[in-house]
Amino acid sequence: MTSSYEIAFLELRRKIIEREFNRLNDMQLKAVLATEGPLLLLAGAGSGKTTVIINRIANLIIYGRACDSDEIPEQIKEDDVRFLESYLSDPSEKDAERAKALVSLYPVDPWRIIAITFTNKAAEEMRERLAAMLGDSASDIWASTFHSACVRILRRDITWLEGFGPGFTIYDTTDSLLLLKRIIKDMDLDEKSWPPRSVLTEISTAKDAQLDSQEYSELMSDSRDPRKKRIAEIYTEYAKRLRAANALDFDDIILHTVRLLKNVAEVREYWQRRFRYVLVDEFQDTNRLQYELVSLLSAGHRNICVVGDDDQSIYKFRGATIENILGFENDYPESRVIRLEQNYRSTGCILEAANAVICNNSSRKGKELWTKNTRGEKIDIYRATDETDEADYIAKAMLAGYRKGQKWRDFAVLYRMNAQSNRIEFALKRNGIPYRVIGGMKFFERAEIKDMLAYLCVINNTNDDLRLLRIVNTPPRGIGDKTLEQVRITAVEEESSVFEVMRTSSEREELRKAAPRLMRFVELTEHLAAVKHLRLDELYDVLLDKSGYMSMLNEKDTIENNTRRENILELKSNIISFLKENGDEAGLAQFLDEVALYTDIDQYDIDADSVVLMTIHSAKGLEFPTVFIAGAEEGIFPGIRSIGEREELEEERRLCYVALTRAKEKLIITSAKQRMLFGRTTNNQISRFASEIPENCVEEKDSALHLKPRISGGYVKGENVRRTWDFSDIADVGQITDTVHRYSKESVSQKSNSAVTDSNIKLNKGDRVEHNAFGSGMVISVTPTGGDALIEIAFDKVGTKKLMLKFAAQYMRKL
DNA sequence: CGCACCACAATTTTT
DNA sequence: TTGTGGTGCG
Repeated sequence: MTSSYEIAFLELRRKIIEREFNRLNDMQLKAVLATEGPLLLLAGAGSGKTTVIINRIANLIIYGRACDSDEIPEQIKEDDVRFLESYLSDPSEKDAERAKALVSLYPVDPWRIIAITFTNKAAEEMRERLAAMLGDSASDIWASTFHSACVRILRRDITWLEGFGPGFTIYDTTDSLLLLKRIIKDMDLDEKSWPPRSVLTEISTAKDAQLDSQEYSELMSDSRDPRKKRIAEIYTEYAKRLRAANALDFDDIILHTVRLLKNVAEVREYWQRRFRYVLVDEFQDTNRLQYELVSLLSAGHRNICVVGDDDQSIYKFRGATIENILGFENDYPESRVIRLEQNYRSTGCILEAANAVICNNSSRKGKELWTKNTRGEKIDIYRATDETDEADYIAKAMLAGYRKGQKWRDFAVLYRMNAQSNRIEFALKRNGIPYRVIGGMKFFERAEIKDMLAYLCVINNTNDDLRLLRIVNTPPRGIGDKTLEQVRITAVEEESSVFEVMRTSSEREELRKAAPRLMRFVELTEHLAAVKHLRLDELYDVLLDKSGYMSMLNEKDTIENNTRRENILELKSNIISFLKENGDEAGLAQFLDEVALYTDIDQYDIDADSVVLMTIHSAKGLEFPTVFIAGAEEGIFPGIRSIGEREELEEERRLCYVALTRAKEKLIITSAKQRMLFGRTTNNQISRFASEIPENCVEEKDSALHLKPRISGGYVKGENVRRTWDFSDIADVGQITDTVHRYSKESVSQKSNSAVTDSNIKLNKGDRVEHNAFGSGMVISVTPTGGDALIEIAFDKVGTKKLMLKFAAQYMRKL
């Protein structure tokens, strides 16, 4: 029988802990305190789910399961209850420690918590916020991506898998494709009928179903589809070569971990005992394999918390399955479900639109966002005549906003396909609006970076045929294709590595001629491998020198070689910051791990003041005051492939939901009546998604509004400003309205006129210029184009840009 | 071996 | 329309 002071204790305990999290709303608090057992957290867009995850972890570490249990520590006496009572009514600094000690119940060691996300960026954000909240102890929490968590597990346990050692290398998608290409060629198959890309997808699907090459082959052996049989052969060879190179592709990282956990009791018990609490973010993006991993990791204590939003599942095409969310409650019948539906991000109008659109989907958990924010402005829907008009409208609207005090970084343009960005870029360029396109060439995809990393991989693991073949003749060492072909064939025949064949080339008749050159490369590699324990940046210097790569770049003084040199030095600064973070003794292998899994080094930099252009997919998780959704047309968004397919169409609609909910204050949806795409002109209807937005949320704009003569009036007239730009809920309202009011008609037209007339700068190839947005750079080409000129400038910081002289001139001066 | 030219295809993308 | 990748020539 529980005595009255015990009941009082439980109540006090809860109240004291709840007070710690008083900044959360009721649902958020509930989610933070529900620590035990499986928990499904359905967190709508902008509902503060990361905050919940962070606070939940903090609660675990500080108070353990105190709020989710009736257990009372034996040593609690009536005295203590009285103490807590007075502490609750009058908390004092000096009592805090004693109170904490009395209230907490089995606080969790940080290293017993694993929080898994999808992207490095999200993982990093989580680590930062945990560190800010918890200090040093936060560093022991495993806050990482699926892949890096698995790599950590595999580094310890992969030796249980035959053929693999802890020094394994990771193949990225390009590596995998290259390897498949070779295999397809070696099997005398035609690349056209066996596109490496789709073969890889097929293999990936097999791995998602946890089928290794043998199981897949068995399954396909009585398939009527001869194609599948052949793919099984390719898969088998692919797996064989990966194993020979001690390499894992991205899917293997997860698959092998799952297999170890399933098949090796020692491994399973170790990790299941270790992780008392498992949290998974973006659960709607997990595939079956990842779900299996998470289930296995959490099976020891069954404390699994998954956070996701079924309405934001947009990665079906890469294996994510919404069933994971929809089926969670079946797999964990004892699970609790908490919905976070209060949105802190967007205006009421935007949310109403988003809710209205998404409720046209049938397979969903059901959830409706609401907010205490003001209703805000209506959503502008603009129907352009063509894509140029659309792009102009966007640029003009940005200029109008900028003049009213918005920063460039407040704007984002979202579109369905990357191909749409060109026209918009062009319009922004013409109007001198600084912008960045997310999703272009990645730093680590540049040839010179891949080369340097390939060298490092080979130094690390000479069996890495793929990377070795990449750099064996870069810079040129007189080792031609036919020689390499011969070496490769020999290596495959002898089931040995390319390096091994090269090392013994002088004893081989068929390689006699090339042997001296091959041996020189072998010596280079061995020399480098011998010094691989140097501090990493020193090793890198030696590599640049001895490989001859630097001298190759120094031979010709071209812009291109210059950028390459800069990139190579940029990689060095990456190495140095890696050493800073992980200590000077951090090794090559560790660095390569990090690099292999960390692809977005040119990350999205929030500090730069420029407009951002990206696909809706890459906008997930981000937010902007003003969002443009371009190309809202049937055939584009929803895409032509999804029309008529119910499931596909629902995924597109979720994508639309994601796009809408990125906006905090203002949404502008544009479409074009006529659009040139892939060289064809099409006439597209306005997107059904736009029509699904309730009329009372919408203001339809027509082209007259943005035509030059009316632009100043249309956007800047006082009344219009106040009605369409309600910033009353925004923190720095003073600043914004201030600028808005000072803005006059004159300055608008003045500015737009000057763009045309003030282009009296004469630029020649080789001139150095200073641009307001891009910094300093050199003109590398000037192409006259009827009354204007297209200039190409290699900027020191931001790379090469093409600009129209007349429009760019006002933002630029000659040095 | 490097460069120039032509054919071809083209949602979305993280690790 | 644009970018890429493969082939063929100098």
